[in-house]
Amino acid sequence: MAIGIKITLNEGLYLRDPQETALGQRILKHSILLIDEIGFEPFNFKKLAVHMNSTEASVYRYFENKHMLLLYLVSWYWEWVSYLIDFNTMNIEDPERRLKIIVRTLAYASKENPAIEYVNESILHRLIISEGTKAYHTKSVDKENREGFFTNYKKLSEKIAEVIKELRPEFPYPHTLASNLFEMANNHIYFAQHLPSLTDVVVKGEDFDEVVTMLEHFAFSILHCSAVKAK
Amino acid sequence: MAIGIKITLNEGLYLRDPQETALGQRILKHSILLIDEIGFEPFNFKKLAVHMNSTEASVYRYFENKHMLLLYLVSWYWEWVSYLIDFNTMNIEDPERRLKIIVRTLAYASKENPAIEYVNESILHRLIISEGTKAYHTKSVDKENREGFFTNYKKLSEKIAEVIKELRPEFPYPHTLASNLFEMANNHIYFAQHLPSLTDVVVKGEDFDEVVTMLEHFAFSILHCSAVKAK
DNA sequence: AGCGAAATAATAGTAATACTATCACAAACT
DNA sequence: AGTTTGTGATAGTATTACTATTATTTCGCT
Repeated sequence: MAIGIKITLNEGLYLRDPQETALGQRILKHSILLIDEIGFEPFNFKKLAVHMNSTEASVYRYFENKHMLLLYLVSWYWEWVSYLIDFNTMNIEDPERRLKIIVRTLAYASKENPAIEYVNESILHRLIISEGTKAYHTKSVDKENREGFFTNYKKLSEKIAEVIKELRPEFPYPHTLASNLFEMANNHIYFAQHLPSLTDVVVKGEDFDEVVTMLEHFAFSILHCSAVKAK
Repeated sequence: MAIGIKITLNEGLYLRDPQETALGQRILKHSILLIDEIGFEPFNFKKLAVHMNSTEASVYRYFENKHMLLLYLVSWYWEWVSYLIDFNTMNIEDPERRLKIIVRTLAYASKENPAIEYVNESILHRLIISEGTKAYHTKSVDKENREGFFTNYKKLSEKIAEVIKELRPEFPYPHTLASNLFEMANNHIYFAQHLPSLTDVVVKGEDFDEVVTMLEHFAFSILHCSAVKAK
């Protein structure tokens, strides 16, 4: 059990480091709860302040605006998943087993070791599934990318891609498959819950086993048969 | 060349049918241009009215709010791609060739037959890539789904899934693969343009051939080797 | 225990946003 | 010619996205 780990994030994401102070930690905690509850568009710093019994001005001292707060939460999640993958694949040599553990971690990030009191990983996972991609689908993506705000996603993707390369060095799309496994995990949980005709997997409550099976099927079909060229 | 086709969409998407009037068509045209230019979050009906030389109140007579307008545009796109797939696969029997045509259509929807003067399909495609998923990542998704606002996506997904089923009747994930091909096409064009380390494909300008090759590789690897179970 | 610095709370204010309402006018239909 | 319908013009309101100022509390240090 990893108690007291600190997730290290790009300093440009925040004005004052929220992990350093009690108020900052309350901002993280309550923003996760409130965005999950009402959705990102209706969410604002006034509502957050009321929810956490503080003031709007105080929240603005930590984050420039709600977009930066979302980017912070998403980065936190990317880094958290990276940490979980390291932790769960430690001492495992076989890249096939490692990839299976990775896939399971992507689907079940929420159920792991809640190590940090001010972040409810289960709710954060739900939030990432619903709102995560809004963090990089903006007009400012290139500028923010230059400032390193997506480093955590890139590192996570690279970590997965390394295992794929180890498994199949000649596979031409390791990064594509890596990011797609992450996106697919989130997408198909969402589809199963809200637009079930867009998927074949069924999730009941917190049981994402069918998502894991499906991701494994996709990943290993592609990797084991990548030599088969279409036509 | 299909001149004057009319895209049929759920009536709940709009207050007044924008395809029916000159003003409505100008709303569609200018909203595509303006959202593409400034992004969806900063976009609003006041700016649209100025851009198209009309008034805010007039725009509000056509759409309840900007979310519904986005949903309309996205639905239009889904329907447009469905139409293109029908058109392009007409008289083609071989399901493998059909799937290849579908994949190419997903990546190159923009370059096809611009049949409707008030919709710039190329710009709309770019808009869908950047903003498309915001149409269903909202708290109102279940309610809107019940009202049939995502029917066009479901129909498109089902159309692709049918071809997959024909090709491999025993494949357990036809809808998953179908929606994933659509999402992947958009995602990896976006990644190639903005976050290239999350993909392996390269796009230069309007040349999405590498995306097509990648999607074919994924689709046919999975379908040709779906019997290979991991472990 | 007492002082200064820093963080937070309280309050207020501004510009922009997301609408709604009203009325006037023009075209189009009857 | 009169009525309906669509659009434009204008105005107004509540909420949002901030910024600024001052008061109060907490914290670190001697």
